[in-house]
Amino acid sequence: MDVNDEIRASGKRMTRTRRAVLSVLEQSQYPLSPTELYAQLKKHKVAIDLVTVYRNLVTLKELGLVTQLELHQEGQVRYEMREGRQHHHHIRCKSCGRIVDLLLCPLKKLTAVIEKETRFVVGDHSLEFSGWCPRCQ
Amino acid sequence: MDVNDEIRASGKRMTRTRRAVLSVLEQSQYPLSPTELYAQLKKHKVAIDLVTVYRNLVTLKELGLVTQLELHQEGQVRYEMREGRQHHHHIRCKSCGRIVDLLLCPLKKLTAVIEKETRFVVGDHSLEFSGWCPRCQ
DNA sequence: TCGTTACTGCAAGTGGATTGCACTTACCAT
DNA sequence: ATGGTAAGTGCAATCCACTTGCAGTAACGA
Ligand SMILES: [Mn+2]
Ligand SMILES: [Mn+2]
Ligand SMILES: [Zn+2]
Ligand SMILES: [Zn+2]
Repeated sequence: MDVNDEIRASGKRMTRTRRAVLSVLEQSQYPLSPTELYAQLKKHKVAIDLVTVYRNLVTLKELGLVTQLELHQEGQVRYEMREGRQHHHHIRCKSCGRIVDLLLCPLKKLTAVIEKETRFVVGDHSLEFSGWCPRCQ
Repeated sequence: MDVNDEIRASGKRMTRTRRAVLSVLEQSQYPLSPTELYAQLKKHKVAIDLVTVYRNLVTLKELGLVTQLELHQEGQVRYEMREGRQHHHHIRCKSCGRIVDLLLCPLKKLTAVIEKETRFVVGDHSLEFSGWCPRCQ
């Protein structure tokens, strides 16, 4: 079941703008903020409103097709396609803002410890590193 | 050197409002958002502007007297006193919003691995768990 | 006590994100 | 293929956390 089918199967529709949003996300090498995505769409001459970008991102997130990252140092949110890639985290350069995947999650084992210690039922976690990338050192 | 001295030593002044902000933070069992802190101050009949709360928090953070948490799921920031307590992380209840300390950091060992893999120089990290607390399960 | 300058309050401004509503369009049933 | 319905869109307004400008206030060292 590809992205198109996923959308249709949920009762959503595949529209001109939704296709364009997905296309930009699929081609991006790094997670995009709504504003960046909007700028990309303008560059590709796609007539779309920023609100529509936001609403599509919400929908795609609800469908589990994109992941929302909260790189809160930035005061904005970013999205990346979920397809294929597994759960992972990111590191962000404090100087140039570059964001790189960390293909690991060291926290799976920790959940049991936390649940025992706090009596919470652990759901999600967010983890983000920041530092200086090779170019900016 | 206590909090008062730290402030004075840096050329800052110990004002009525700053004392009040510190007092509320010191008595809180959990990290406070600027708005919550402001509400607490009102309850204690402290005449203060929300802007002054914000500015004091910035100052106290710069002095290293408070730690700013970025529990980004909330869309707001929280502060807690730093005094004594060491680096740690938090878990937040998705239902009632309660925030609890996790007295551990599993990431120190990981820094070397990440630096080797990404060639970044790692600075900070932020880590936050969410789930359901005992009462909300 | 006085003068410097950190600090405060009030008002306005920013920027990311959300909401209301009328209009449009995808797409399923006929 | 067509038409009806409900999802989706654009535009404007709004929200909300947070910041900035500035004139007036007050901390505190000389
Ligand atoms: Mn990624
Ligand atoms: Mn804490
Ligand atoms: Zn993880
Ligand atoms: Zn840590």
